[in-house]
Amino acid sequence: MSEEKISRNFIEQEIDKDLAEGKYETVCTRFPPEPNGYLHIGHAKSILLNYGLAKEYNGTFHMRFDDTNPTKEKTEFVDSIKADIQWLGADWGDHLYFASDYFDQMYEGAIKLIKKGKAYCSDLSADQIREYRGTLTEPGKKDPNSDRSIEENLQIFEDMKNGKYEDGSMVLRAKIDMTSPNINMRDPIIYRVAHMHHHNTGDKWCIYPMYDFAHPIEDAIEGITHSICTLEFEDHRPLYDWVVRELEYEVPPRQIEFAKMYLNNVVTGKRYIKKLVEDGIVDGWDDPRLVSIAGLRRRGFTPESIQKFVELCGVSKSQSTAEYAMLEYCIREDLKMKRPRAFAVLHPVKLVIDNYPENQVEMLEVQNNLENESLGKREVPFSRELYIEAEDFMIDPPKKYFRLFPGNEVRLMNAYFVKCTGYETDVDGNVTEIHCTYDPKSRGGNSPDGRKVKGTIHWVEATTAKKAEVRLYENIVNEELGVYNEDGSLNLNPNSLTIVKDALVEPSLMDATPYESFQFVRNGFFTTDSKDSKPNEPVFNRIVSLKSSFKLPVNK
RNA sequence: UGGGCUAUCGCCAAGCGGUAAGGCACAGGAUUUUGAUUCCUGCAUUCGUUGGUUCGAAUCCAACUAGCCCAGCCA
Repeated sequence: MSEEKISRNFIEQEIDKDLAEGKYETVCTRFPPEPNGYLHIGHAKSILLNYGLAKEYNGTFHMRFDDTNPTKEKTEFVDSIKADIQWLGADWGDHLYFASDYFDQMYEGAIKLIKKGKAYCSDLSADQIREYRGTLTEPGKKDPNSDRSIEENLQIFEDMKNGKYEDGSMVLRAKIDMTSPNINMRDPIIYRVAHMHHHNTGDKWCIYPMYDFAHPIEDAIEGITHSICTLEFEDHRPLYDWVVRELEYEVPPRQIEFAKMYLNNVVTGKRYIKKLVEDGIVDGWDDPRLVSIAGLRRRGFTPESIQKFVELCGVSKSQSTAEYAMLEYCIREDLKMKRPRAFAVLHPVKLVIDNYPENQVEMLEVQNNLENESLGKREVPFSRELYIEAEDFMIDPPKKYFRLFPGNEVRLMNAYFVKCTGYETDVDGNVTEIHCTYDPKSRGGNSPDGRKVKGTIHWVEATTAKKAEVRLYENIVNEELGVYNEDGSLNLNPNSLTIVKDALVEPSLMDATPYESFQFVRNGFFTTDSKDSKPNEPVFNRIVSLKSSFKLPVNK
């Protein structure tokens, strides 16, 4: 898929070092989402990074659901996350895990800490805990519970487990340093009481471990070597290392952080996407205007295009915002030589070839220009009456307009040369019909006398064309407007979805495929918008590409 | 105001003491049966700022500046 890599990213450099120093013998990575929502483009980076690293080093990639907080998690999300990751091409093989499967071991770990005098039970209220924790600039105060005896702590913790405490009435805290400048080290809570049904363990537990305690254990149990996460966990690394050390794991996993990636011109971030969905602004998690994996899939992005995008963006520790144009480039790049083309006319205007025999329909061979020869050609009907794109005809054209205008000759792509002889308009002056004559000798699109023509336009045959709905998606918001206002309201781009209902497409396309509608990517590439779209979809031929590449002179 | 991290072209991003890779975007030009594609060409005398060390600094040191993250019994 990719060319040779010029340089190694900083994570690869770290791994190289670890391997060279003999710190690890193999590489094992993981993607550990909490099943509390759908995946988006940001997750794709993490998934592909972790998976790619494991593959590159001949190691192992684990899929693990970090389900340590039953209040937020749902099985529905487990299934969608698995589907999205598979679609992206990250293969976890047999390595599918749930953090909740390790609850017993985590419980044992907690007891070990208590026995080492490194953890204690506290009955401080949430408010008190916050108060005792201090602030960013002031150190915290010692928790009065921290001097409890080991025996007593053991007893209380067991009672916690056995349901003798109400939610919020007791927690287990690690005994580290209440005065640490790193707030995460100020005796972090590692177990809380929550009488709640868990999607995986049911009602077995009423105490659940916190992320900071659970995650290093999960990694260590699975033999993860490099636990790759995003930058906001950098401050948690000392705690991660503390847990691994105190629990005395033989091969301690190592946490490495990288910068999350943002995309301009779109709503990124799980909670914002969630809000759009919940507010009913979009028609679900898979709305093509979203950058959720499901949305991107519906918009026509391929796994390959997303892989390419992630690869192009690279990995670093500096906060970055990629341009949406880069994503578009990736999908164009992936589609252009792989997918069959089809003619489609967005804004149809009738073109009548006056000297073409009436009632005749011939089949023309059309080139797809693809790498794969077997997809290289298709047959398209042609007759006396066609539809062409409204913008491909001008009554009074500006200079350098190469398409159809009175007296001008153009090529109907893969068909014939036609010369415009006249046109009809309605009372408002709108063009309703264009007349032309064709050169029968130019069949296929070449004139035997060698004369050239500057413009080539696409078309569909009038009687066989199928009506299609074309959706032109804009991204939901643009950068200037901002994602949300300060009061929480949303600046919605009113043009975020334009539906063209009377678009016409060549018959083969609609016959062969179950699409509901089509959408413009850029530079003439259309993809499908269908909930059950398949990966091997045709792509439309140029339709609106001229808009973006031919700019009309200002004064004309 | 405490701690952690980051700073190289409009956007990503290499670079790790020897004199600024690459991609996206953009702008020219050539080819063209999609004004697409392809193909050339151009696009940072300069690396947040200011000093210092050095024959030599984006790379080392110091001080500043700016941005991001942290005070959930979320992850």
